[in-house]
Amino acid sequence: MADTPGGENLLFLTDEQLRKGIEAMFFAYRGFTADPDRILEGMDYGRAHHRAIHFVHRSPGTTVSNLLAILGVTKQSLNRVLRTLIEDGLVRSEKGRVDARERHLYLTEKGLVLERELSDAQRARMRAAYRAAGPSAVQGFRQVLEAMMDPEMRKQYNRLKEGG
Amino acid sequence: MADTPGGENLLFLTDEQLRKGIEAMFFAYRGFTADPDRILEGMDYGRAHHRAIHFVHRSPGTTVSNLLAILGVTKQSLNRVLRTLIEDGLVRSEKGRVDARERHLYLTEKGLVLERELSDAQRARMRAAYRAAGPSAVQGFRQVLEAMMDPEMRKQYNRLKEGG
DNA sequence: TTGGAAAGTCAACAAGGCTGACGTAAATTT
DNA sequence: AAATTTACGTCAGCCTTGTTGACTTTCCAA
Repeated sequence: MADTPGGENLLFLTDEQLRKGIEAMFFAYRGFTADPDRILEGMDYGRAHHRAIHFVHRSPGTTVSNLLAILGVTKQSLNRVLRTLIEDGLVRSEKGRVDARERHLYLTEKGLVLERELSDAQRARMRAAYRAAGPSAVQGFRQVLEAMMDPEMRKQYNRLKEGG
Repeated sequence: MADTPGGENLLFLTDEQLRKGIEAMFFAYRGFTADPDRILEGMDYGRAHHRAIHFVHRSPGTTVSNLLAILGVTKQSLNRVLRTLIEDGLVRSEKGRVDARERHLYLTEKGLVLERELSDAQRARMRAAYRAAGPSAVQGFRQVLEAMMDPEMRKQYNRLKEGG
C-alpha cells in the first residue's frame, strides 16, 4: 500500500479499480431497473413510462418542456409516452393559467397508485442495499454518482434535491 | 440526528434519502454511458456493441453462451451484434478445440483499438469522479452497487473480479 | 445410435429512441 | 397591428436493440 510522491494513496485510481467500478455500474443498473420492469411488463407500459411517472410525481405541475429537459429525450418520444398515460387516466394535463401555452402535468389517483407500486419496489431494493452497505458507504455512493453526472444533469439533480 | 432505539442511525433509510439515491442512479448512468455513446454514434455501432466488445476484451476466449449469461440478452439479439463485429473484423470467432460446438471470441487488433478508445473515455470519467469523491467514497460506492445487484449478476461480477 | 446441448439463422414484431415537417395557439417583440 | 417566437402536439418514417418462435447443423455423451 504505497503512497504516491504527492502523499495521497491513489490505488483507487488504477485502471483495474476503474474497470471494476465500470462493471459494478453495469450490473447494478440492471438490478436497479429489474423490479419496476417486472411490474410494468404485461401492462402496456415500459421503462419510459416509469420515468415519466416518477418525475411528474416528483414535481407535480411540471411542464412538458421541463420534463423534456430532465429526461433528455425528444418531445416526439415523450409525447408518445405521455399521451398513453393521459388517455389511460394516469396523468392529468392542465393548460397553464399564467401562460396558456404550457401544459402542467399531475398524476391522477390512479397514477399515484401505480407510482407507489413502482417506487415501493425500487425503494425496497435501494433500502436493502443501503442497509447492507451502511450509512458511510451510502454517502460515498452518492458522492461518486454525483461526480459522474454531466454538469447539466447535475443541475437538474440538485434542483430536484432542493425542491424536495 | 437521533439514533433509533436499536442504536443505529437510520436517517439514510428514509424514503427521501432513498429517492435521492434512485435519482442519482438515473442521472449518473446517463453520464456513465455518454462518452462511449458519443464515440459510437456515426460509426455503425451502438451501446450493445460496446458491451460485447467490453466483455470479450475482459475475458478473451469466452464462449457465446457465457457472454449471453453476462449480458442477459437473447442469443438472437447478441448474434446480430456479434455478426457485424465479426464481419467488420473487430472480433474473431474460433471453433472450440475441446468442444467444437463452442465458439471462442477474441478481439482482433482492430477490435482492441476501438476497445481502447471506448474504455479510455469511460475510464476518464470514472477517474474524475473517483478523484473528486476520494478513496473512502469509492469504497462505499462499490459496496452499495454490489448490494444492489441481483444475486445472479453479483456472481458474474465477482467471477470477473477474481479472474482479473 | 439417439437424445440433447450449443450455436446459428430466418422471420416477424415491439419499445423507444431519432429526424424532419407541419400546425396551432399564445405570448412577445417590433 | 403585424411579425416572430415559444410551447406543444402530431404525422410519417427510420434505427437500434430487445423479444418470441421455428428450424437447422454440429457434435458430445449416455
